[in-house]
Amino acid sequence: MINKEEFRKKIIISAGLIFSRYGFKKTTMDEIAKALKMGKSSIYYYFESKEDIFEAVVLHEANILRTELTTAIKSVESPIDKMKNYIFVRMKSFEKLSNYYNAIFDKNLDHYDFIETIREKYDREELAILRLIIYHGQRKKVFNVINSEYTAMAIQTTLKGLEVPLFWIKKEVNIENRLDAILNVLFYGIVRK
Amino acid sequence: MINKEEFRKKIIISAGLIFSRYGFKKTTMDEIAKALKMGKSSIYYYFESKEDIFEAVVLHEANILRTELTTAIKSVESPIDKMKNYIFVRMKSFEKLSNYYNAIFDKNLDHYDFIETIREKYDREELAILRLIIYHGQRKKVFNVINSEYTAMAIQTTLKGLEVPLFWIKKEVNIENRLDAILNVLFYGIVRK
DNA sequence: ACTGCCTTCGAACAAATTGGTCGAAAAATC
DNA sequence: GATTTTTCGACCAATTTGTTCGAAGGCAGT
Repeated sequence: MINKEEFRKKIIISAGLIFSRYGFKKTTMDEIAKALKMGKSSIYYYFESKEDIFEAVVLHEANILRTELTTAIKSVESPIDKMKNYIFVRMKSFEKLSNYYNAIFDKNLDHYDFIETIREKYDREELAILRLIIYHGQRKKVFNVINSEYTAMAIQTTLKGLEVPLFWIKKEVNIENRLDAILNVLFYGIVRK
Repeated sequence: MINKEEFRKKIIISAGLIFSRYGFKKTTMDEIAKALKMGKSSIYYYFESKEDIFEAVVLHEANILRTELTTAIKSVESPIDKMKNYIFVRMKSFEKLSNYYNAIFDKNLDHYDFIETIREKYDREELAILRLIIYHGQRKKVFNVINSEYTAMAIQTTLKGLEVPLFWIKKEVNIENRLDAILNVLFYGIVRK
């Protein structure tokens, strides 16, 4: 009644909830299996390894985020609003992603090469989107940047820099205020006056 | 420059952060030690065991909660407001406590007897506070209950019942709305009309 | 320099946990 | 009822984990 591919997705979503809560290392195959009410070994019929599941989960999350970003960008016209929306959606996903990437950032935990690989792939995609927004802003003569490639990288670096401490600071500080602060800093050097 | 007792408190607070995030089982002595920049074995100079630390952490949290509850109750006069404040503060601590008690409620994880013991002690304390609020309400002729002991237990059961699913439902539902719903249900049988 | 005390540490270990395998049973499909 | 798809429990090797222990560092007083 439900094919293999659909069941894989079911696993991805279920495992995603656990990974997002505990990170890669602290999530066990047993937990993933029990959450799906299956035996541990049954999971291996659908995925080769724990890393395999994790990769699928992250790619799935990246897809969702990409869709959210795309619609958020398309929903407005002005380059400033596009950039604003982009950063906003991206920031909202920080917390979630931070949990996934837990294994990387938390110095207490081990370092996993394969996670870095996934991340690099994701970063390159993000860079492409940022570049497009900047191109658009240049054409509309709203942005004033010398090298759009480096500018995109600079923005990405800023966002990534926020990502890590964001994981640790108090959650009471609301996202709108943080967003304003970031936009102010970021736009001061970008927007043509 | 810093005595033993103070350092114990330092450990309690630091370990508390980790326990509250990962629960008892998923928290390792190594993590606690590294967070304090010490060797794992050094911790054993201050505490006998991991369970020992956990107990200290929970008791510390319970103390904080007790203080919060007491001031919240004292800050208002009417029994209804007292009960309202009590439930409000208690609910806000649910999430935190749920994480600690993770090991109990999460069916995927094992069952720890010693946590139950700590919990029972805490529950008895809570019951006493509830009883006092009810007495006060009766004296002021605001509450209309037959047996204050059993009523306190009934309220406690309601709160505890909420605790578990609260851990799982979406966090977007805001606490004020939930509070209203609970108060409506709870007060319907208690408040004299 | 010596003594005694408080504190930290690394090495070591037994027990438990973990990701993963395999063959057989069970369920579904033909 | 034969064949394919899916699930499962038993099992394993490797790693992790809580805990112990003796040595040693640091420090105060003598």
